[in-house]
Amino acid sequence: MKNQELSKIFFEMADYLEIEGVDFKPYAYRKVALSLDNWKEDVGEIYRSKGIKGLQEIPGVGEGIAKAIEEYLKSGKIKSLEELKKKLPLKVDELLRVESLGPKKIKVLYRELGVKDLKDLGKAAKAHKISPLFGFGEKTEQNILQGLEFLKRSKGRFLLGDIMPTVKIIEESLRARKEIKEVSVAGSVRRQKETIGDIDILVVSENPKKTADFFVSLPEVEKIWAEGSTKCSVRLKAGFDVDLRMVKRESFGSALQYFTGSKEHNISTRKIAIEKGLKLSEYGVFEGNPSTGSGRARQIAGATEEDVYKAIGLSFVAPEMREDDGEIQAVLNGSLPVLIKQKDIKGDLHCHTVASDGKDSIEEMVRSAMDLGYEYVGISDHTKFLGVTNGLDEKEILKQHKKIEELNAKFKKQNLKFRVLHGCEADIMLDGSLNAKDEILEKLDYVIASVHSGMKMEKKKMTARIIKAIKNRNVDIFGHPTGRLIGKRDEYQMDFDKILEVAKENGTILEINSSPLRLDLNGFNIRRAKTHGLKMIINTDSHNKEQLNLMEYGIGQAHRGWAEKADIINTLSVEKLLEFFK
DNA sequence: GCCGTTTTCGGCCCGACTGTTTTCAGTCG
Repeated sequence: MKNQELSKIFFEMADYLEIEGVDFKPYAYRKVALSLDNWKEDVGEIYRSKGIKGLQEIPGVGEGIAKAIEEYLKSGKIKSLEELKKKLPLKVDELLRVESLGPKKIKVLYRELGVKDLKDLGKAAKAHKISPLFGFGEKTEQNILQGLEFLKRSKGRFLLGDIMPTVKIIEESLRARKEIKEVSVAGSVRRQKETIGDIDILVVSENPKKTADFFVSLPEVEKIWAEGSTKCSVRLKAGFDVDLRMVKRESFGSALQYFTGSKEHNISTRKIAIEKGLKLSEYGVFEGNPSTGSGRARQIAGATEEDVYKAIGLSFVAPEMREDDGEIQAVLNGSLPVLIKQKDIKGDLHCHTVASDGKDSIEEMVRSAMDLGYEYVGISDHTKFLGVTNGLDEKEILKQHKKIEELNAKFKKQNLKFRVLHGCEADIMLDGSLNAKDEILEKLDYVIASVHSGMKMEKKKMTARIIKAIKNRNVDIFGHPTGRLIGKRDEYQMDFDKILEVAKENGTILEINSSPLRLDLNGFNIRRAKTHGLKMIINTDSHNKEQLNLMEYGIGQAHRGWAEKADIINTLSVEKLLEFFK
């Protein structure tokens, strides 16, 4: 699939052209880069079957870019990019990641000091060669050094699951204040992106000074970057930055819409406003344009997000869907999905116990599941083959089975409407067989099959291996299907579309694993699976009772993947669920 | 370079802040 390669190339082109001072073309290249990144058909395939004309059907691809794609497919290179690189032999993408550096400054640094990459930049800054440059100064030099340090320390992004607990604590402390009337987290956290750069929190305060003082003195705060009556910026001890923004009540909705993003979604909504003769900014929706002499702009919406969307002729779009990836089109043609809600979830079927690598007993897991208001919980410890892992062998599974039967009998006697289901997480071996015998698997309520070894297998072999496993009639759920670990390990090499097809034929359910390290399937793949007509299940893969709470992250991805209640099977009652597995 | 319910030319989101200037360009979100 050349789509991602080409996407990267066009982003690079945009960066170089911006440094060259070219107007508007960077915008066009970025647009097509985003478009290609999300395009599901392989560009190479499109070109082979439909040629240049076919390429131009992709949004953002016109004559010029279609030719560039053709050139890349044929030669593996794009001449104009090679020329740009020759002219400016810079590591543009890495330099642009430094806070306070943009294309113009990068160009000056290269021309005057020969700075080509982060290493050169660090040397130049430490030697104080940057501050004397025209347009630069002491402060800029310091900012560059700080930016470099931040990049080194954090690589710029944090896992959603790592920052969420702290964000919630801060949100709650703000919510408890009397002078604060509204509180909401915005930004990529609100959109449930799997990694986060920094945090934006919006409030409406009747006493901004008091709120600011309170915020910067929170125990979580390590360092104060700025304190004012509209914005406070701090670095938390946990390592990431939080901006608190204080906005007027009448602008809270538009500010929330603006700060939630994504940038691309905002650009689209603002364009729609313009088409209707309106102006949308973080202050509200306005009609009348002072510059054309028709008097003062009049605010017609802004207090709530609902009003803002309504004023520009749209309806409310869930934050997780605001990626400018068809959501506005969906609003306009009335096909916006009704997203699954957390309270639709009736149980969690991926739970480990002390029997394999978990920390808590079945009883403890069950108790926590009951506390969450679930109607059932599924115990799914690892299985084992030849005693290699710490999984359960045949005898141990049967023993566990008996224990679960007893528990269910006890609940029935107590008139408790709660069911413990017995499943397992079987390993998909290198040849696609499972590490547990079919006679055992048959006895269980359900079986999750997952890959835990041989993850670097070559694409064809891996595809065949997985297909063999999901064709096993005892397999109900394909666990953490792509195997990626965010920021650490890529997805398995596999023909995922083919696997989705086979899963559809065999009624295999795909897991949405809620572990913040995995989020697998992620939003993008959830949408892909949904398009294939597949059913999914949101599980936590809990290894202790606290982890049952991770469900919210799976829900977040489900929202990003436009999943509805009907797409997710652990919204079913236990009777319907078991029927489904059968 | 792309695009069109103000269409085949003339636009391309919007506002604030920062650090550098002495009125503003560059950067950010």
